[in-house]
Amino acid sequence: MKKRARSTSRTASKRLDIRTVAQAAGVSVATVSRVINKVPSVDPGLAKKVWEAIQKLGYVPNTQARALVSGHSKLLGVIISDITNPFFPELIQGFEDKAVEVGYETLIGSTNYDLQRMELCVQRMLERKVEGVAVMTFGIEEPLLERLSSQGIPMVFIDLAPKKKDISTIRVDYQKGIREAVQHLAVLGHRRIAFIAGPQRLHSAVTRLEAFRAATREIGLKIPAGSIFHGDHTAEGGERGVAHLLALKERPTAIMCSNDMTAIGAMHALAHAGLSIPRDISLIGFDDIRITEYMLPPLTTVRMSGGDIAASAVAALLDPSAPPKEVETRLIVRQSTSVPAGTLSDLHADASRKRLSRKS
Amino acid sequence: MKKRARSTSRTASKRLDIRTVAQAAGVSVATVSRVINKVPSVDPGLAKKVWEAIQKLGYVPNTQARALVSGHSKLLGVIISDITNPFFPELIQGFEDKAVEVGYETLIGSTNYDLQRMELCVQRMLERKVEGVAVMTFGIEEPLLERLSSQGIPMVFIDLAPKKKDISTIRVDYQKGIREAVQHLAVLGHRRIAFIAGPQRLHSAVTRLEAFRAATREIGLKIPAGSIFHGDHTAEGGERGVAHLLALKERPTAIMCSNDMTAIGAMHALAHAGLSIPRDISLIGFDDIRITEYMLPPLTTVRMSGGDIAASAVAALLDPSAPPKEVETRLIVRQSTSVPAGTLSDLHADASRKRLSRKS
DNA sequence: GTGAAAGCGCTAACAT
DNA sequence: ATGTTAGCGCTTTCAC
Repeated sequence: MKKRARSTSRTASKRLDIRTVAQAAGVSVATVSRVINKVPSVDPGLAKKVWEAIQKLGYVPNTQARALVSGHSKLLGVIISDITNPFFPELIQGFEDKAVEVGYETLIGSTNYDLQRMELCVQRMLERKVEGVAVMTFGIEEPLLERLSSQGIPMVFIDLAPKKKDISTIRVDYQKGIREAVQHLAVLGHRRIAFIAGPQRLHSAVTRLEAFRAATREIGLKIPAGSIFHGDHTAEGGERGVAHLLALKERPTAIMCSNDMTAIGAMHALAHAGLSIPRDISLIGFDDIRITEYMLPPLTTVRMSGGDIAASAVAALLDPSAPPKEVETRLIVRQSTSVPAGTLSDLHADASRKRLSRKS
Repeated sequence: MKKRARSTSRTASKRLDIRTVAQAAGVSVATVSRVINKVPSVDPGLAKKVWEAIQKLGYVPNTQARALVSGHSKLLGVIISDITNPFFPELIQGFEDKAVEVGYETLIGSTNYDLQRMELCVQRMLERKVEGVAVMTFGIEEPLLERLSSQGIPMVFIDLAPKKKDISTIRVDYQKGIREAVQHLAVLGHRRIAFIAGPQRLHSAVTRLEAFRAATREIGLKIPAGSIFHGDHTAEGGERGVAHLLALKERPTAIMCSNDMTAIGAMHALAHAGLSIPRDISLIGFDDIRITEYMLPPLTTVRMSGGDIAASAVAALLDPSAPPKEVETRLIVRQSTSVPAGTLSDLHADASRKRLSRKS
């Protein structure tokens, strides 16, 4: 016997839905719905009564029901590869802040670089009827991507742009920050600059490397093949990169890294090799994650704001036709860079740096 | 004109719902539903046909509709204070992994220590009809808490246990790890051990401080009032703590911190003061967030597994009656601790430590 | 074992 | 401006 005594409304008590409110306020459910959705045509007096009833009863509208009938889930998905990479939390926070601001909820899926988990993620997003997905990871496998795009769900990627409709791309101007970094090193006197890159399958990593190549070429610096090491955007990769670079006949005097985690691994390896930063070797990271400020020495790095990217992503998802804003990057100079060892001005520079850092 | 020509099913094409599948498989919607939900009583032959139809059409069940009728949203909420504290991502990842494993989705709300945002969080969770909320932040204001608990939504807290039904608590055995840390320092010869605590309103911070007091008392160590500094679980707090402690007449030879971010701030401040860790002063953190391993020197810390906590939280939410498992903590010795400066064995220990770290 | 049909709580025509 | 009512896509009795 399912038929609840909806008509015999005298016994109303247990369920707290829009009807209960309507009854308490002495109006119809339609009016309550209008009040909740702030439809302007409702009489202010009635609206007030409705709000009071809502307040008194502690009524909360059921999102599931609203979504079902309206067709809007008010849900946005983000797919990332590895939440423990400190760049992602900052991105997620930005995304979530922005999403909440425009009345959306965020569904997070982390793939952990696992294809099967990615598949599960896509399935979950589909089932929840997300209204858009930000793919902040490399290599979403085409067939999966297809599933989303065939439903006409807007998507946004970083850098990489599978050219389909409903798919937009957030362009990041890597060139600017990386150019600043290279020129910063060049001005200090560095000529042998190495680069520890990210995974080659990751588009954004490839682009960073290209930006580095372009920036060095621009100022006439030759980068021998051995000076480019392919890491994987983890600290371990940075350690391996340093091991490789230190074994070179011509050791670099400065190392740039494709992301901060790599640079942190590199710092670690350099310290273990008995090398001091920046006296013996200069180091620059990329991302400007929070922690870099607290490394010893504080890391000079290229800032790419996770918040900016997130805001662009949300905007792109909500209005896929709008031209996406380009995200800027810029150099943040801290204390992991200085003149190369053996430079004339070395003694002086080093001494003044020390004075500086002992201050505070 | 809303009335879609559902009866004139010849024109079926656009909408892809359970009816489409039923029709394609030549069964009723009820059967499709049963197949999807793996009700055992369905004929295997029919089930196969249904799965094929699902596959062929690319059908994805609508979670909203299922939730609406079944009353189960399959949604779990987590409320945290600050996602940029590296401890939380690890916790969230654990939570999410566990939740997905049991077929749930995770809704994340970060309050950023802001009451208004907390309010919004609670409202969102209520609207989405979450089936449980893990509150991983201090001081959820009572009235808000009330809103959740009055709906009979299970909640789980860390440490702090507002004694109500439907509310469970994850007990963390802070004592064990902190005791190990204190004894580790004592064995090395430290007698003046300071503590940089967390915010006093945060129950877990208070408990950590108490554990420290108990552990020192146990071995007969007197901790003067000035040796306890109240920070705020941020790096900035750690810096302030060090500034305070270094100004003491009797400087501590070792500092323990209420969390790793505090310890990282402390390292920073100590370096700026020209003090070397662990030669001049030993340092111990708490949490064992990923990055500690890569600090210079790698930080000795007390591990509290975010994954364990998350798993316990999910379990507690799904079965609030089950007795929650206690989460263990334990000391991870790295290289930020050694004998106090001036100790007889100092020279030797220091030298051997250096040899060690130059290895690799 | 399978199908028919009644709603889950809400929004949006449509009618008034 | 407000009320009436038909579904949104699904699960779940109930009858067969």
